[in-house]
Amino acid sequence: MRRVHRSFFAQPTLAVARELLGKILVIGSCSGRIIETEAYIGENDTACHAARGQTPRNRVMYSPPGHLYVYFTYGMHHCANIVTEREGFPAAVLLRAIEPLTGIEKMRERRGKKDRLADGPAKLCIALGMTKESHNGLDLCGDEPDGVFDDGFQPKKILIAPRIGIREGLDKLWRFYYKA
DNA sequence: CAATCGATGATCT
DNA sequence: GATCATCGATTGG
Repeated sequence: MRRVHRSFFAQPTLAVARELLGKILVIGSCSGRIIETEAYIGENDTACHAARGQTPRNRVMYSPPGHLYVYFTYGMHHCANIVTEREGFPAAVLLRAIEPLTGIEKMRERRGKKDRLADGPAKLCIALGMTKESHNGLDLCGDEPDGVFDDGFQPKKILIAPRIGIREGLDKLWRFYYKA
């Protein structure tokens, strides 16, 4: 199982979003296979947090590829992205769902007697214990044990669809997923 | 199953 | 003051 390096995340965001499917996300003592992602690409993408330029919240999107961008929304939820492309260009891949692999008991504790542990962007953050306070800006390509790993698994059939939960940019098919 | 709706507060204008 | 890259409970078929 080899670590995914920064050069992977430096690729075009759509390629990263698609090729992240099937890879293993490791956060602390937990891990899961990525089964759903979405791409958010630059200030011209009206659904992207960076659509109206840099702000304190979205500043990590402008940092080098391979960093975690974790934000808080709806007054109660966190969502996690991995920054892509080049430093200074705000783009990232939203992690929407994983299939839990290790640390499942820990995830169950955090999720509190729920069946579906990590099949949504906020549920995934709860299961893995990710918050903006603890994880925003974390480098997944440095010395941290946290990161993305490749064990050779390839999804059978990748599906492509509009992104979820947005009001603009619905014409773009920038959501990628497969059936576990 | 699917559709609807309230919760809840940081963030930006 | 409005918006929000969501979730879970509830309602109806």
